[in-house]
Amino acid sequence: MSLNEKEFVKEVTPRAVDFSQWYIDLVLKTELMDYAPIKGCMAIRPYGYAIWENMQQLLDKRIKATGHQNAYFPLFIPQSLLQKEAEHVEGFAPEVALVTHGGDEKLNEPLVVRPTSEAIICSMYAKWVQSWRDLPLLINQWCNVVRWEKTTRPFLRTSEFLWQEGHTVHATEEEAEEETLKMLGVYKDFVETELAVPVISGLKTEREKFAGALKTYTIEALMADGKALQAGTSHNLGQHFSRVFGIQYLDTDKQLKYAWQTSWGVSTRLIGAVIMVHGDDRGLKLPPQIAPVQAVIVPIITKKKREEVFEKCRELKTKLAPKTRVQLDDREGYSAGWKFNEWEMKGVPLRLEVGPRDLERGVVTVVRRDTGEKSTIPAGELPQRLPHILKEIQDNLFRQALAFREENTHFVQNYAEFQEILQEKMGLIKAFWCGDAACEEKIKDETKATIRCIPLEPEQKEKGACLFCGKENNRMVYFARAY
RNA sequence: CGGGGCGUGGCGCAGUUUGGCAGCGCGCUUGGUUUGGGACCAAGAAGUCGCAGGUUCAAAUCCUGUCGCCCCGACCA
Repeated sequence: MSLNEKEFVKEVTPRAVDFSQWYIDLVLKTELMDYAPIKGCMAIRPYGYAIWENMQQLLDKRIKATGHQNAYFPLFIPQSLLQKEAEHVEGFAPEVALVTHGGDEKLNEPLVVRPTSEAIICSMYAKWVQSWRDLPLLINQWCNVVRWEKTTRPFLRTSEFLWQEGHTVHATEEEAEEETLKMLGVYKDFVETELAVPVISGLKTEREKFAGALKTYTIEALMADGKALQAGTSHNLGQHFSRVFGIQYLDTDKQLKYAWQTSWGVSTRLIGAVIMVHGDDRGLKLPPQIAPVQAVIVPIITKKKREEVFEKCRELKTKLAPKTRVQLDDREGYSAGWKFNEWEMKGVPLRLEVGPRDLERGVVTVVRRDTGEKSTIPAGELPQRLPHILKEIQDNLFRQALAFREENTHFVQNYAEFQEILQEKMGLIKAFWCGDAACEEKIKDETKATIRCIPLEPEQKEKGACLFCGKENNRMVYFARAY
């Protein structure tokens, strides 16, 4: 970065100096969020919430297209319900918020604020599922959940967060497994297509899986600082919950059977992923698909051409609005240069400059946030060309992120090399693992790296020696330090 | 849960050592000149110095207590 570039962003710590501070500066300065007066809680400001709304819309479409319906379940869960599934209790007990009073009166039984809704939803499903004809039951809810976290970071881990959680019930184990993988596929497609974030799909180890699940599948993304982020999970719950909540159906063979279940979710954490994958020292870079503002029009006003320029800008906005989320920055009292920096920091994919010189030539100056490339386009062609340029930006962001991930993915065959990479550049590390939880645990203790997933489609088919104990096996996994 | 840091106009800070008119920069308001990469001039508004108690003629400053938030680590979407 040149000194000249440095001047543009005075308020944000450079990424290379302190990635963590860069991230915090950015989310505050771009008004994605602000700290609220409750530990670990944040207000999501309009600009941040608009990103979430765009994500919601795009994912909701996919969830509905795969046959699911939205519903809503209570925020409160009777403590005894949460405690029914043993593993589940153990997993969430340390981080539940408890309501003990209603008004002045002490409650007979404390209520937990949902950390996830398996318990409350299963208690309802037990009433709704009677017959094989009731299956599959495919429901999703968009809601907030609360987990009393000790360490919090905006979007990545907050005490309260927004998400969707799908909860489905099936007649057979095969069907539940199929659903689990189908939704993982939906997440992968959504995150890669709309957020331009490449992910690796895989299975979590026993140690890393969801409390109460039979199996947990995950999509894992690599952040620009070399740490991995779990971007979404899909769980095959088996019959763990149906047995304790009594979700049974009468099958065609007249037998009463316990149902098979799945649950899956992604959260506002994805906003954090977008920031950490695409952002740079000048600020956010938002993928056009989810950018609240896809193109901002900045008028270059001069005393003589004032009205003419404004008029042209308004006209341009009207023409672009049907196909593009476009905003006209007609604030006076801010110089054009100030606006350039402001909108770049906010990650708007395209800036359209309209000034006296552009008017004379009948063009608009177009500047891409992803490449910084500046070009002029005849004003009349812009409505047709803009969607294509946005598509190019979207694709380019994905390509860049994928290239970065590939550059930062290393295959290692011995532990020394593994440690060296973690020390020097982090990133994803592919290695063989014998499957023993003890090896996994020791690697974690010694290096802070965890097994992110056992990939669904391993590229290495042959056998290798376990990174830690050297035992021959054919299980290639991804390791990384993670958020 | 451990370690560190911070609470003073909206934001960032100075002032606390050695008690004595609550200040600076940015932002904000109004008016004017400007506007092709963070413009300038002028006039303004805005603070119970986190909270409680104590010492003192006098407390942002000293003493005691307390609350909150942030960052970094161990555990988790």
